[in-house]
Amino acid sequence: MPHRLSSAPNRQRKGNRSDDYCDELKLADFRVGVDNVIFSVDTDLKRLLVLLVMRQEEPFLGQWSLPGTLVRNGESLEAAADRILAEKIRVQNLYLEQLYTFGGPMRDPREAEVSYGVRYLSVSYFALVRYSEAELIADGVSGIAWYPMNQLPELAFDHSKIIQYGHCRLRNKLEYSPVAFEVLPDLFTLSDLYQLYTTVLGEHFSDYSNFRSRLLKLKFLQDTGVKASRGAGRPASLYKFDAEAFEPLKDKALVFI
Amino acid sequence: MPHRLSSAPNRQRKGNRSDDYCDELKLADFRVGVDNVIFSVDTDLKRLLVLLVMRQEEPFLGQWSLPGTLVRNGESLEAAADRILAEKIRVQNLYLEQLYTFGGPMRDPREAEVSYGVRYLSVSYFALVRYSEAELIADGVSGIAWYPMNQLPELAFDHSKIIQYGHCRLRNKLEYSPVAFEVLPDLFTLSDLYQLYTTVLGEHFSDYSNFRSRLLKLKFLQDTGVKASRGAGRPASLYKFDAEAFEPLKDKALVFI
DNA sequence: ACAAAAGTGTTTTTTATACACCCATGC
DNA sequence: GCATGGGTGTATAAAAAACACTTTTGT
Repeated sequence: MPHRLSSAPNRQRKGNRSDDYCDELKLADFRVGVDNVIFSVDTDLKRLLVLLVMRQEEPFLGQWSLPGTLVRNGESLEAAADRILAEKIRVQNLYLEQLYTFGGPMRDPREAEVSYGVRYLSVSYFALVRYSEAELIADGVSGIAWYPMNQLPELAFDHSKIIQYGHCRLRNKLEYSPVAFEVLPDLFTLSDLYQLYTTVLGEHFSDYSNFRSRLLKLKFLQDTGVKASRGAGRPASLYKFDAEAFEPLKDKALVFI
Repeated sequence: MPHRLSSAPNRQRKGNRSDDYCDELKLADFRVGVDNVIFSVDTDLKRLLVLLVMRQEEPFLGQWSLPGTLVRNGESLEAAADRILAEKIRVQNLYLEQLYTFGGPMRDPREAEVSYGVRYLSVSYFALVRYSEAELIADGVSGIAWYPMNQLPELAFDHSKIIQYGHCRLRNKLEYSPVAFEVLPDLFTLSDLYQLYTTVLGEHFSDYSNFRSRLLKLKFLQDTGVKASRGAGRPASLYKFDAEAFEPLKDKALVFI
């Protein structure tokens, strides 16, 4: 989210009270929240999914939102992201990285209640988990569900914006980094990999044959020789990702598309 | 800064006091700081520079650090980034974007003074300014200086890490986005552009002739016909960046290198 | 036998890379 | 006139894109 400006910084004035200037110079007190954009890919139905939870409290009670939490004493941002994730979902593999920090004043309606009260800041994290093994944790009352990216409901706060930003990051990650293997089984077929890519990037990025030969030429996918038969059709070879062989390529751009 | 994990989240315990558990569940109080990694490119000396300021107070008094500030009441993160930038430097053009949020507990020694006091969180911003027109604002006492990226002094806090991260982002930005034009004069020669690229990316990314023909083929650089004579040698054509013509390319990867 | 899925190969087009060379100016 | 920086072109190699075809399975 770049930004251009050519003049002076723009102060946001909030009213006409006489102590305004003083208040502006005061440091803001912050609560820091962590919001997770958790993606998974349902390759069978060819859908990219985001995990949403129903809010159990005000503000936005009863609306869908990203799973989030406020950061506790002694807890790192990433630990908070891990915690909220572990509360909602059980997974063996995941990829997690920081996304963006949203912190304009008044992005959280709780700030309005007391005019110079605490500010709420959201550090968003982006996660990718394996759909097949992900178990949602239903704690009785709470609504929790995978929503397809193209059928998102109305969301609390600025969470729609956060998801769009996360979606963007996911697509980029797939193009130049081996995230896919974090979320695929240890042994996978090249079609598994291809389907994951087409589901996220769309069908138009490359045809299977070219995708296949490009990746194999890079030499970091090892053919285990083991065959996997899935219903009709010729059985596919199971491959594994060779992290060591990938090392030298990790700074190169555009390895995947 | 990606992160992998396959087990449960890791809580950081801080001691053996009996109310530990309670404290952990308490929400942390945050001060939010903004730190700017401000780059500029000295094409004459072929150096990439970062703006550093000498700290005037504890902690790290007398050490070099990134220009930073704590966020005030009613001020957005970006406004804080703008403010601190405007306090240190006068520029007509700049590119500014958010970099990363560093927020582990104990990254700021001020947190240690009172064991369960406020936490300090740093939202870093990344800026690129035009070197030739940038005027540093010396407010008497304060030390402020451009440091070449390859001769950085020891820095306060985790600021070295933040700069490395910023450097990484700058190189990527140059490769796939038109940041360079934010920081070049409206009219520039192709050598100006090329020198900016070689200074940041190194000499090895492409030779001038190929760089030139690749960019011109993309049709978003308009030859104004005006010639610029700079000492000896054939006068160069002045070009301008055509933002409209660039539009369709803005999502494409690797337009520049 | 044949449909379905996997895997191979070939052709064409585009892009990258490494150069060699010509052009316009100041001194 | 020649050094200096600007600009053009060409030959070769590599990569991307399109698509035809073969192989191996289940039914």
